[in-house]
Amino acid sequence: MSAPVHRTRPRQSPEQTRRQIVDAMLELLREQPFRELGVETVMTRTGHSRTVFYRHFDDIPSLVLAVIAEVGAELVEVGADWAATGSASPTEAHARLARFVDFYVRHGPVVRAIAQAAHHDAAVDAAYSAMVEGFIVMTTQAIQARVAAGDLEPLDAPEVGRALVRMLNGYLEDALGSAPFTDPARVLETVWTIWTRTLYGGATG
Amino acid sequence: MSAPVHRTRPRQSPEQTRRQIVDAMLELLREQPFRELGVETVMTRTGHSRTVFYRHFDDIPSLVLAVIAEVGAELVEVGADWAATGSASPTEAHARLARFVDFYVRHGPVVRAIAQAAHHDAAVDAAYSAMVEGFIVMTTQAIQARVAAGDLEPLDAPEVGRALVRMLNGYLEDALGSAPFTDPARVLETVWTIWTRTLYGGATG
DNA sequence: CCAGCTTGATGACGTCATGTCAACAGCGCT
DNA sequence: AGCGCTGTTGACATGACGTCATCAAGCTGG
Repeated sequence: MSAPVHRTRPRQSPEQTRRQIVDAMLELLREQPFRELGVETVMTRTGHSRTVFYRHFDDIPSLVLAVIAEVGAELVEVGADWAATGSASPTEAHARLARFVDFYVRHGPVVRAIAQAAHHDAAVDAAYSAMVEGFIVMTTQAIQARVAAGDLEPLDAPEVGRALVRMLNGYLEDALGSAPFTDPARVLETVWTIWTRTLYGGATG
Repeated sequence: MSAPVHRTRPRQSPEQTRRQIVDAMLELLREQPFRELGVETVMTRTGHSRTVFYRHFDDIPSLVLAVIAEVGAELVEVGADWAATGSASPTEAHARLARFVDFYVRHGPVVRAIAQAAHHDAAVDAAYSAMVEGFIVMTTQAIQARVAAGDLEPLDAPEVGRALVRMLNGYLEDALGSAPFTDPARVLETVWTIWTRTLYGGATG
C-alpha cells in the first residue's frame, strides 16, 4: 500500500558507478567553477542518489584526487618527456613542448579546475603542489644538465626553473584553461620564445 | 535578577572597529590558508562578537574586497610605474622591477591569500582577475610602444605580455608568498633575466 | 540635562550543505 | 533458494552562515 517503491536500475558494477561519478565530475569541472560544485550537483548529473556518492568517495576532495590521478598520469608522462635531460635538438625540443601545449588544449579546463580545487582542500592542495613541484625539479635538473654539458651559460637553475614552470603553468591555464581559448599555435610560439630566449639568449643576446 | 549583563567596551567609532576587522583579517591571511577563515575566527581575533561583523561587512568576500582595495592601491601604483612606457634605461627599469619585487616582499602572503580567496567567490575573483588583466594590458602596451620605437624586435606583444605577467605573478607568489621565503635579490635577478632575455634576447641571441 | 541615535553584546533562529544511518528492494552468484 | 552487494528513500546530527529582537551604554543635539 503506502510501502515506499524503490526503483532500481539494471545491475551495475561498482566500477561502472564510480566511473559515472568521475565522468560527471570531469564534465562539470569544465562547465562551472569548482566552488559551485556540491555532492548534490554531481550526483544529479549521474542520475544516482546523493547517498551513493558516499559509498564510493569520502567527499568532493577525494573525488578530485581521483580525477588528478587520471589526468595527472598523462601529464607526468608528457612532462617527463619534455624535461628529458637527454640531448635534444631544437626541433625535437619544440615538438616536445608542442605535446605539452597539446595536453592543455585537451585538458586545460580540468587542470584549471583542479588548481581551483587545490585552494579548497589541503589534500588536493598537497597533490597539486607536489605535481607542480615535481615539474620544477625536473626542469631544474634538465637545465643543470645542459649547463654541465656546456650547452648553456651558467645561470641560477633552480630559480629560473621555478619561474619558467610557473610561467608555463599560469600562462597555459590562462590561455587554454577556459573560453575564449587562444590559438594553440600562438601559445606554443610564445612559450617557445620565452624558454629559448631565457635559456639560450644570455651570452650572445 | 537574571537579566543578562551586557558588558560594553569604551565607545569606539565605526571606523575604528572596521579597521580592527580589516587588520585582524590581514593578520590571519598571513597565518593560515584562506579556506580556514570564517567569520568566527576573524571576530575572535578582534575581540568583538560575531554579529558585529555583519554590521560592517556583508560577508567574508566583502571583507576581502576591502583588503584588496587597500593593498591593491599600492600595487597599481607600483605596477603603473613599472610598466611605464616612457623610455627607461636598463638601470631605471631594473630599479622599477626591484620596487615590484619589494612589494611582494612586504605583501606577498596577503597577495597569495587574495589569490586563494578569488577561487572561493565570484566577486573577489572578478576583482583579482581585473587587476591581473590590467597588468597584462599595461605590459602589452609597454612592449608595443618599445617595438614601435624600434627598441625591440617585433614580437607577439599581447601573448608575450600575458606570459610574462603570469610568470611574474606565479613565481613571485611562489617565492615570496609564503615561508620559506626566497632571497629577494635572487628573485629579482631571476625575473630580470627572464624579462630582458625574452624581450631583448631575440634578434642577436 | 535629557532624549534619541548609534554601536556593540547576547542569544535565538532559519537555512543550507555535509556526512551518517537505518530500513528496504532487486540483481547475481553460490 | 538464500545471501551479499549495490542502490534508493527518508531521516538525522552537525556546523557555518546570515538575520533578528532585545538590551546596555556612549555620544550628541536640542
